[in-house]
Amino acid sequence: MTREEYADILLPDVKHTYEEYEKMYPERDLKEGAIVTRYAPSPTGFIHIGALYTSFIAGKMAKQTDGVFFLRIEDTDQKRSIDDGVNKIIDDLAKFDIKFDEGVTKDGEKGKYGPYTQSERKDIYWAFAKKLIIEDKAYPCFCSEEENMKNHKKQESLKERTGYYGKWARCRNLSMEECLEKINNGEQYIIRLKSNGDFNKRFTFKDCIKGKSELPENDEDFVLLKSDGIPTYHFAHAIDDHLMRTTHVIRGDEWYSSIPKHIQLFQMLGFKTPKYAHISPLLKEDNGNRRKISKRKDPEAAISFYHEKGIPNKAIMLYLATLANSNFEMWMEQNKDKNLDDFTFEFKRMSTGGTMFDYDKLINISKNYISRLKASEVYDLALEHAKIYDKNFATLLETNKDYSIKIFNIEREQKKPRKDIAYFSDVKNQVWYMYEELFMPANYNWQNITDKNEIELILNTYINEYYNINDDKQTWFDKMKEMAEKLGYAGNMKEYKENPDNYKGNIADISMIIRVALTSLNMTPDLYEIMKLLGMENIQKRIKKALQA
RNA sequence: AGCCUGUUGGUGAAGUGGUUAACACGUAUGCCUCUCAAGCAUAUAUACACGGGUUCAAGUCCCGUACAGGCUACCA
Repeated sequence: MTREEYADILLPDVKHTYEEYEKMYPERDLKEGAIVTRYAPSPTGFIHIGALYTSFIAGKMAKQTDGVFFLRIEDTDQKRSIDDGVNKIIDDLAKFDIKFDEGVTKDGEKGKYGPYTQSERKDIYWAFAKKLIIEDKAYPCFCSEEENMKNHKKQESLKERTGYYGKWARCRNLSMEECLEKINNGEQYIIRLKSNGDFNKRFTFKDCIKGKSELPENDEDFVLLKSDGIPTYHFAHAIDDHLMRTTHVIRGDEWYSSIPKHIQLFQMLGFKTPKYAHISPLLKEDNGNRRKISKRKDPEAAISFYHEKGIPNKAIMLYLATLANSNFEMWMEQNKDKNLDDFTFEFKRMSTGGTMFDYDKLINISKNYISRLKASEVYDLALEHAKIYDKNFATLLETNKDYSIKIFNIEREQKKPRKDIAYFSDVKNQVWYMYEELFMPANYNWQNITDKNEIELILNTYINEYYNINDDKQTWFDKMKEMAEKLGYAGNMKEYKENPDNYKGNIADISMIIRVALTSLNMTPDLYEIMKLLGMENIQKRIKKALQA
């Protein structure tokens, strides 16, 4: 029996040969330096912050080199897949402006290198598995999981490396005849690589991010095809990224230790190896230690966490960009009118160890980002957030659209804008008092002035003799000063500080009385603006209420 | 247990053999016609894990130690 016939028995009904598949997917015609890469998730429907980070970098690298970024679905583990997982991934990434040139889309596939879903590529994997079997580079293995476990324990007790390799690879040297007999007896089998590596030999590997290192050769006869005929990640990776003509494999750091396996596989298959870029994991501080952000333990691992908090997606991207290349932050500072697309990322500037995910820093970036938005944009985002998380507030925003935009415009749209909104779940806390429906008079525990008669005097004098809603800001302030002086308070803070004993108090105390009466808060944005927006009627109403208390 | 990677002020992070080790976040104080947010100014930190070596010169190169992280599946 020839090896070809033998391979046919092991892997029957393969429609095309590997040569035919090679011809089906020609080299891409792209300009020099163009990066072809992919994002290849399992359709679990859950986007981890780390996955967002990785896909962001991959997409960016492809885009900035005029390359190709495609979406491949790795659904070889059916247990984990969920129904609408693919659409969810596509939708979630689109919110972060991560779009694909090619691959799986919401309505079918796009591109000439498909199918892009691994469960539809079985024939391709088998064609290449046959090639390896024919060349005696792969073999069927009949070991059960129990046997492998026993082996594993035995290796541990002997303090040897665990795994299916060398003398521990029991099926490796079975003859064709022995194998055929087992198959005829109905024994289940998997296909393993017949490794030609030597663990004691080392080779030099250069990662685009981590740089050069010496790695031991792989000597494990790892699994290529599982008993259900579906490939493992390793095998699918080699076949897919070769045929899809991927130039750079950009993926999470957890794959780094599989590099010896992957390099070996590419070589044994006769493929040119792609370049690799392993992205270091996102870490968080946990009891003084750093560890990878875990989707089980850490709520901030889920994208939905930020959505709920109301951190704009753009701000998250900006933060991920500074994590990717820390010089991005400085560049952004110097190029305020430019955006993410104008910045060129470099692999070699990416962190080689872990990357600390600093929530405070993210908040800071978010705060700065929001401060640069126009009032109407803030309104839109605040409304979008409220619609999901605070329906009453959303209604309030919608019924008072123009008014709300004016509120958001206080000290905004200027060179040094106000920076008090860091995330949208906090917006209501910042502006509630501007709405009659939410306004509540405060408990009147003034800070410096406690005498009730004095408070009445100040409020009455101000509203009856001094305030005019049509005054411009300077006049408004001059009048406030004038009144302060008339009532025995310092109108000028410097003078007050020099001789505090000459006065009952100062202009700050006076405006505080008015501020609290109108807003029931002792910290607010510019009072002049607030009063203008509130309008005469509301001002009078609120002062009346304050006087009654 | 094995293999791999990392360790720079309170935190993140520049720095690929050569003054005084960037910058950002944080903190503190002061200034800005009212309180905040900010902005500006100043300050702040015992910062190159430890021990050897190479060199005229080491955060940077080499070796060892400690600590931390990642990976070691018929998961991806």
